[in-house]
Amino acid sequence: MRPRSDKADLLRGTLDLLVLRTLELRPLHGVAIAERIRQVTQGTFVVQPGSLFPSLHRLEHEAWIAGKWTTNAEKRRVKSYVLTAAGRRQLAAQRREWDRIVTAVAQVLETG
Amino acid sequence: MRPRSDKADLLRGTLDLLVLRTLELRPLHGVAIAERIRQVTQGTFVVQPGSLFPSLHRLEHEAWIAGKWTTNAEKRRVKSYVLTAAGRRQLAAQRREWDRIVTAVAQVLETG
DNA sequence: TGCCGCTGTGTCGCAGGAAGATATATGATT
DNA sequence: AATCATATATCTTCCTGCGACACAGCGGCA
Repeated sequence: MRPRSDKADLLRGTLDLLVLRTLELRPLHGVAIAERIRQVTQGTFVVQPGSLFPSLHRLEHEAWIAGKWTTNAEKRRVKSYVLTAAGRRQLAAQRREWDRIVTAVAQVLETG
Repeated sequence: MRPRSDKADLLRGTLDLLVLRTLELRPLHGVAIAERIRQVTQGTFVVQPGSLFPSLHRLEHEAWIAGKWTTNAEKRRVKSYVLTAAGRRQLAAQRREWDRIVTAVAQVLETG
């Protein structure tokens, strides 16, 4: 039993979409991506390390993002990711898919 | 590679919501529930037997729905399900949760 | 110099659920 | 009876998010 909290588990399959979209705005390193998602969703989505890094590796393996070791402002070693051209196309596809799903669920929820 | 089709895989966790909502309108047996979801979503969601029956058993085990063996118009033996009072509360909760998720994803997708 | 502590990355095992394949029962049809 | 269609059920596989943990690198500080 997980301690009570208002945080929702991510839906299976939405994380990659969120990561791609976050990187569309600007390159970021792993932890910063999770941090931005947490902030933008006002804490609704908290991406755990055990979800974040496998997702990044998946996306990099598909060549939708590209990672490069750099150093951040505090001179710490970080792996910075950028969205690739293929990633941009994938993001567009996943956006469309998400819209389709939301529409379909709404049809079930609202059709009286 | 799946043959090209306009059907979307269900997101993990949304099926129970769809089933509860479908039974809110009126009692139905298993296959009829899947059929209605397919129709209402215009084929976007096609609930497979391997998803449908485990979901029904889950929901019945939680006492959110109640099943009863009956016969349909063609005198075939079918298991008809009705939404319970607890199921109604659960449906309301899952609706709220779905709204939270849709809102959060929208925040990520639209925050520039 | 050596010990912390913090941050960022990585990995392992587990849990849960959707899907496909398959099985079984039963009534209808021929 | 043999076949076909419908409805339910189950089994296995696959995927993916999560918690726990490990570990590396760097700064601070006694």
